[in-house]
Amino acid sequence: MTITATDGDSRGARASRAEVIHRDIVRAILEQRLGPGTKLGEDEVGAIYGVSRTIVRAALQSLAHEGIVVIEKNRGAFVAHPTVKDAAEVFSARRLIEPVITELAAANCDAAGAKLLAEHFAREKQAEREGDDRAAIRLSGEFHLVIARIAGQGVYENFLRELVARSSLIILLYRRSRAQCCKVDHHAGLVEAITSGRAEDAVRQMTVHLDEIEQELELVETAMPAKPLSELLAG
Amino acid sequence: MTITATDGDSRGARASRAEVIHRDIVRAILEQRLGPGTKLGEDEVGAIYGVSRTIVRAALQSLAHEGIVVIEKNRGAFVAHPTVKDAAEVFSARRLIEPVITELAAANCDAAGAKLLAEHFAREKQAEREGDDRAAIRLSGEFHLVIARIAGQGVYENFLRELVARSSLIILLYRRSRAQCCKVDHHAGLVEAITSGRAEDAVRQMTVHLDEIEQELELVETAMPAKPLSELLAG
DNA sequence: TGCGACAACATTGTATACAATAATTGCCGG
DNA sequence: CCGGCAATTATTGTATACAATGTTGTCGCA
Repeated sequence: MTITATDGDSRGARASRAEVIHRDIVRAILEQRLGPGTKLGEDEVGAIYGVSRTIVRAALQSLAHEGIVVIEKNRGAFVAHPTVKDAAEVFSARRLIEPVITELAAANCDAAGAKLLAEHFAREKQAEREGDDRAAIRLSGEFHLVIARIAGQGVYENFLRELVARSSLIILLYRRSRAQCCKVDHHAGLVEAITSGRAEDAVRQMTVHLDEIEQELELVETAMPAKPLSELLAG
Repeated sequence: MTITATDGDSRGARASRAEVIHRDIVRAILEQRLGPGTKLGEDEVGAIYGVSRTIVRAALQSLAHEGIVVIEKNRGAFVAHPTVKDAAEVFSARRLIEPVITELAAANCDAAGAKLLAEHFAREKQAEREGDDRAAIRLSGEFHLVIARIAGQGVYENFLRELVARSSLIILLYRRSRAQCCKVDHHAGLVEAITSGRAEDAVRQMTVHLDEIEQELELVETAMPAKPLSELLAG
């Protein structure tokens, strides 16, 4: 199974069990352990967490609402399979929203924010150093969310959360090469610019960063499988 | 009861019962029949539609996910009560997204789109002419969604759907006067510009339009009730 | 009279049972 | 040997039962 249950509620803000499942599935997608088309059976997921289908359904419906999962009536929930058009829309939205977020983050960045960003970036570097590709790719996605958090704009942050998760699926489907997509060196410059409050510089770097990510993609409809099975057999 | 069940599935795209409830509640909010803080009891809503709490819960969770409803653990679901900060964020997001949507709509507007827009606008005018304030205010909100639909960008459309619904609550809470907010004459110009493909003009009008809506607001924290009760007693 | 504890009630949270639908398998005829 | 049909199986959709929690009203006491 590619969903691993995290330890859960060690810290204060007690998340409900449905939220834990939601978070774990998003995490699995960000780490590219769960790919497009993967079936998420209710009993199957419920068994992992020891909860009833009621809870699982709540989590899956929430994921579906974010476009990360698709629910087909009477057939079940599957990890979404973004189309080329979806990909274009998602990146268009990111190019629109992220510069604004970045500017606000640079303007708003206090000591706490700087610490948050620095610590996250340290984890990114560490994951890369240790060769933990899964964590590295997830953290590089979450980096953008940390910026949104610092910007202190809940609405944008929620929008971006959805966009980042979908980006992960898009990258998995449409990337040209195996090259790591969200390069850490870009992030280093962003950390520097944001914590220094150089808004204009930060915005420019973010724009470049997003452009480079998108240029790593080849947005042509692939005959890629809804189910992972056929993909394995094709080779 | 301020939620009125619509006839439901007369047309093809069979919506699930949870979706019907979701739509009706959003509609009630857009028509300002449901105000901030109103309790949405599960049994209560279920009784209206003749469905079990299971269905109602799905609808409420979906609404909560959009920030239109707040679910307090073990206490129930309430129509959201946006703060001043929420309001600022929502309108900031609209000022960012809607010009883009408008530009795309003007660029993309074919005969079908023009028809959609014209028909919607006709309904708006009719509601106003007939003095049906509720329908008028709802249609003026939905007008923006029609533009998003024409733009053909699902991602933006979904974002905007959320923003428009929340705007309705914000306007209810923070408007200066009783004046109608989304003036139809603005919409007339937008229809004209979009269907003519005058993108630049349309964008400019939309920007002005949004600014005027926001200027009708007085964004100071009111001691307005979570529950509508205290509001009645205050007078 | 005012306050606090306790009990009765109402509402939500979760699990489970049953119904409905789709997928699978096996069978039969061509 | 293949294709279509039917029975079986698995999975989801919905309702309901029970547990947990919050709320409200009442009673006793200071």
